[in-house]
Amino acid sequence: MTLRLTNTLTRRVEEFRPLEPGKVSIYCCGVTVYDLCHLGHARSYIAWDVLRRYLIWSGYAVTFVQNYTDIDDKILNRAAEEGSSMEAVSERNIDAFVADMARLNILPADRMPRATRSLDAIRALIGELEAKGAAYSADGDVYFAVMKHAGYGKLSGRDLEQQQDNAAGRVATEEEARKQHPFDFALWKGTKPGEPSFPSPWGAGRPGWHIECSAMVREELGNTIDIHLGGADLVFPHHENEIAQSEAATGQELARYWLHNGMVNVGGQKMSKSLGNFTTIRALLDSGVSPMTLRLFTLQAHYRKPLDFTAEALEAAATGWKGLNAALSLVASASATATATPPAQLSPELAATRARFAAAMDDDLNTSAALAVLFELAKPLRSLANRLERGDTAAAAEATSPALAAQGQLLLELAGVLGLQPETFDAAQASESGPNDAEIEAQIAARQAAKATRNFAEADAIRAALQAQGIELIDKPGGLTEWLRS
RNA sequence: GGCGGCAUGGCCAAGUGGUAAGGCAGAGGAUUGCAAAUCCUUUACCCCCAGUUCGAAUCUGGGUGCCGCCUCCA
Repeated sequence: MTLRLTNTLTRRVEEFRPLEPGKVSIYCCGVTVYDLCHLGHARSYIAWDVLRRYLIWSGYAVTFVQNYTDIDDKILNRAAEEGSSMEAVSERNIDAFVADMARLNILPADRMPRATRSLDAIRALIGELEAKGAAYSADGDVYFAVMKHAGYGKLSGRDLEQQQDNAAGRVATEEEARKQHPFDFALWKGTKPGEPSFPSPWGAGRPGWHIECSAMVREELGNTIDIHLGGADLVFPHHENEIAQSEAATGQELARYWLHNGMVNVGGQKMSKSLGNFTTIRALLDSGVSPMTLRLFTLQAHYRKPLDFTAEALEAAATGWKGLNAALSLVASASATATATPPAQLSPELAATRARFAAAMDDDLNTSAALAVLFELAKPLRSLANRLERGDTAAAAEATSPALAAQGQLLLELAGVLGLQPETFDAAQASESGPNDAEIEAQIAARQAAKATRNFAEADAIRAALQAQGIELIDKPGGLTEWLRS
């Protein structure tokens, strides 16, 4: 089996064949750094992280480039609001982006170009387009002429004649007057008072959004790349325009495969900054939702489908992750202490399981089916982990079984392909608020004393009080009580 | 108005012709002072209508509902 991916360009599921055997070049549209990232971004970048990890696991050498759009109206507006500068807003949000992605265990891109550092490439590209007659300047702006480019609309399947001009009602009329065609878009915007600007042959100004990506793709990866990634909301106009610009300039295909992820919805509506219905990644993680829970939550659905964000679904993912994590943690700790060495070769059963995982992933990244394989592998390990905790001697013997060790190692490996890794509770972070360990232990001792005298009312009251502070008690056989912050 | 997509059990969600994965919740059981946690067992004819077929959630036609995009957007 080979990897098959849904290509927006052809609207079909196609076998993936890289330009160069064994190598994959990927460009992923990054964020405009005017604010913190929300769950929509998390979903998108988790999906692409999984694609990347799977390609690497499959043996490809992957070059992954993701940009930052660090000059844009929204960044300037934000800077004006807070009385700072474009650079300050951008830097702060780039730092936040890096931190958020790291928490979600998303591999950093190999290179992360920024629009403001790619101006030479941008100006060069605009110059080429102008020389070829694909662009024209008007009052300090430079526009791309969509009617001059045959094939405009091929990605989004649009016929310009049938589109409602300005259907969203967001176009500034003064800009409209300078365009030859309503769908022409700015490559270069003439400077405005009080805004940062950069010199160019067309006068001082700044680049348009679409040209940034075309220029950065070419500068970082060349004229034609294997895979171009982005959210479904970027298909039109952003990616359509990117294709038009790049292909008009080079005469070569920009990207062979275009992949788009579905939106995260809230109450049936797309989560977006402009609608204000968003939850930021850090707000969610800081509220106690674990990064792996969020990963599991997004990977349970297919990447192309819309994903409805609800508290209930997230809670289900959290419980699901708890079980998977129990198995993974057991394997991780067992590997650390090396109680059993897995056989060098996989058993036929495990090899088949591994093949089913790969088949699921090959099928347009069917992570939902791949997760089912993980849960299946985890089941006996979860069971073992629990029996070990209960002091089951038979379980201790089983734990040293090479066959089980092999199963554990396979689980760890496949979970890693999905970016899922064992998660341990961060006691240091949580103890910043609430009772400290000694206080908790004292309460537990008091409860033990109450139980010893069969004063269950008192014992339950202590348990409830701790529960209210987020401390969960787990009674073990033999009168032992463990606790954890939940 | 145009383009694209979706509709599977209480919730989330796989499954593209051969008799419904998985997760969560629920139910029963084990365990427990009672719980929690954990373990075991268990729960669906797939939006509607018509058609193709020996056989359809899966293909065709029609209908209904919902979502995304049509120059802010992952």
